[in-house]
Amino acid sequence: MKEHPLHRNTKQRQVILEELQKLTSHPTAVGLYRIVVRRLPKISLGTVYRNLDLLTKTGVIQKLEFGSEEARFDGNLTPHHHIRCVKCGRVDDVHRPPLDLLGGVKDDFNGYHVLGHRVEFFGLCPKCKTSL
Amino acid sequence: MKEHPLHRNTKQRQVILEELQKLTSHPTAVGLYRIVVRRLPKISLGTVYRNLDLLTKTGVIQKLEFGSEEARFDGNLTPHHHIRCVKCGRVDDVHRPPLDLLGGVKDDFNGYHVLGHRVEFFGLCPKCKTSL
DNA sequence: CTCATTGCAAATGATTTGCAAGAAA
DNA sequence: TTTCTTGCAAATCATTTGCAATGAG
Repeated sequence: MKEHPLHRNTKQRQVILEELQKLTSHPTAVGLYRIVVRRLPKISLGTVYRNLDLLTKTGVIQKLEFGSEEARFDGNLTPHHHIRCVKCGRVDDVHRPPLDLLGGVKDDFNGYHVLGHRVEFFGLCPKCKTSL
Repeated sequence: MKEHPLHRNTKQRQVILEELQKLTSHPTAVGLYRIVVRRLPKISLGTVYRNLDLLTKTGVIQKLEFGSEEARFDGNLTPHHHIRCVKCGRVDDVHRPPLDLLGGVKDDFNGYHVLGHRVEFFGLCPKCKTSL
């Protein structure tokens, strides 16, 4: 757990982070809420959203966004790519070394100051590819 | 313009496609609506959304989605990457040969049947990188 | 004629926010 | 205490949808 002087260490925050880090699936805010509410029956969905947002901004977790789908969260900060099932929305880690596409061209690219890039794969997950 | 037996060639559809293909900026639905409404004062935003959706599904244009930002549309179907300004949201084409990251591994990747991948760059556009 | 399409307005749905009560430090 | 957080509910906001009227083929 991180200790930021301005952020208080609440039970809700602890449990949210703890449960997220326990998972390898990449839950949506609602999905994580459903898990956390088992330990903290009074917690609200708004609190989950607020904490996921704060944890993302402080760099403790990462937010995964795929087009217009619901955002998903990942407690693993190690650089890695993701693959998303176009049928059920499931997201998995890709077990391959992440690619560095910026070979050399770090600073000026199309007149832009390049800050980074993202690679995402999509396809049919093990379950969905059979049940067609 | 495509002619699908089930799709009618309306003035609205024509103008929407025509104006989109004229642009190299990648407008949002509202942005394109503002342009189209100059030629068709009675058109509704809903019609723009419906046509952009239909044109995307029939493969005439492509929809670009960046995280939770508004979707943007591109009349250019040639495979290419995009770079997005994290400050103003502007999106530009990347003038470099698109990458094929799936070298060999086409069919089974993490147990998934891989359908494709997306690469997106982000940074500060020419205007925003100076005005900091 | 038929039925895809439109304009309009209301509905969605994920995410955000205002506010008063509650709890870290 | 101080002020960050929470729970709750209402508000956002891009996008979607229902419906009766319109128009393409």
